Amino acid sequence: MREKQDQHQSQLIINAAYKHISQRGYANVSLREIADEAGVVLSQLNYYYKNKEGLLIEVVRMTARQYMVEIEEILKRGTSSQARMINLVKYFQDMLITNPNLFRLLFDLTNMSMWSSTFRNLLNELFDDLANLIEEYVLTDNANFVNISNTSNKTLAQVIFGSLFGTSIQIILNPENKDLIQAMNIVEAIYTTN
Amino acid sequence: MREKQDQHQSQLIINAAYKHISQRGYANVSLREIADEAGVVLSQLNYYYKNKEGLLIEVVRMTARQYMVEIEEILKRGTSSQARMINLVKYFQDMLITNPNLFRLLFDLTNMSMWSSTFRNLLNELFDDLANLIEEYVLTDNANFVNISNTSNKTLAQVIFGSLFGTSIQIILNPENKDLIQAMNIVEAIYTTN
DNA sequence: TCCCAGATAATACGGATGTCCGAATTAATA
DNA sequence: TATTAATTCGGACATCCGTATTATCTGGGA
Repeated sequence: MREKQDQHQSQLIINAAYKHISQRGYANVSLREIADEAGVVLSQLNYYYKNKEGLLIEVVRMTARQYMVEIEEILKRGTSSQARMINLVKYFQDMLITNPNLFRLLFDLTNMSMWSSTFRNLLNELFDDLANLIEEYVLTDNANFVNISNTSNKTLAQVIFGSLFGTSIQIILNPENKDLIQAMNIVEAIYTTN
Repeated sequence: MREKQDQHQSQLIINAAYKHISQRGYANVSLREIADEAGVVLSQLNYYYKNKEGLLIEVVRMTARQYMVEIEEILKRGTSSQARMINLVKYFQDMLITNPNLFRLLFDLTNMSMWSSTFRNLLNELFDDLANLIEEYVLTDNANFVNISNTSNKTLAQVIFGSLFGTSIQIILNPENKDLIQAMNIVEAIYTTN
């Protein structure tokens, strides 16, 4: 009886929402557009997710879950902390090219977090998880990393992530700048002693 | 005859716009609120700046002009490239505490640049100017900085700026994390050989 | 003094948007 | 099969917002 591959409307909505939001930004997408894309009636969005806000939250949650395990798998493949750091940077570089929309969504959420405490809490969870991964898999061997004025590993992980994050934004904003993608390697080399 | 300190309405509007936009975000501020804050009638905003977009552009232009000279002065005070790098990081750290709204405006503009080419062009000018400053004042002595796989100075400057940028976002989103502000020093130490 | 351009003011328009509600339909349960 | 709950649907509501239009005022030059 179901129309599209037996997928539930709730899932169709999420997929459509991700597609449009990550492509054109949360503020620039209307619920009607998402509903149309999903092949669903407008009121169903409220039925399943109550709010536009609630819809985005669910989109982010699902997306985060998916990529967090992917990142962890990538990290696990490295045999040394240094190798894992290299893997991480490579993953960023790949994703920047093959899946820029994922970054757009992340940046969009980050921006909204400045004005909304709801989104800020959501993002902080996400950032924490990411920093924890870096701390756990990359900063295991302290001797291999810069250590300045007794900065904790968690804080160091945040700076590493921040460096990748800030560079990524510039790349998204200027995709033709291939040099910059290459230059992300610097971040990797910087935080490891060789 | 003028009401407030003989200031022109056009300037009152800019000031009010900066205040509200940097505090609550461009998308969350209506022209009516800006007009009220400025003590001016709504239609005056269109009279002077035509668009909401045009208003933001002017706000950004004025703000950028102001702080760009400030940054250049800060940089000039350093006697070595390393000292200038330290000054730059210190400036970021100070501003993050005393003037977070400035960063909010910058991040907001950055986000909108993902969806609007008008804003993207504006921001690219700004980023270029910043990176040029770093290149000119900080990366003068190549021997003092990491040099990996023949990365150009301009690109290196972009990565440095990106690192500061990405770390700043986390601080804005989490101001009580004093450790992270401190840890920005890492960026400075990282890019200089000591 | 008259006139006109620039500045200020008041209001209206058109459209888009998120949200809500009641009815119709389908599925589940007993 | 009868009853109830869950889902789907269609439409409307209320509000807000950016923009445009028109009128009023002000001041300075001919």
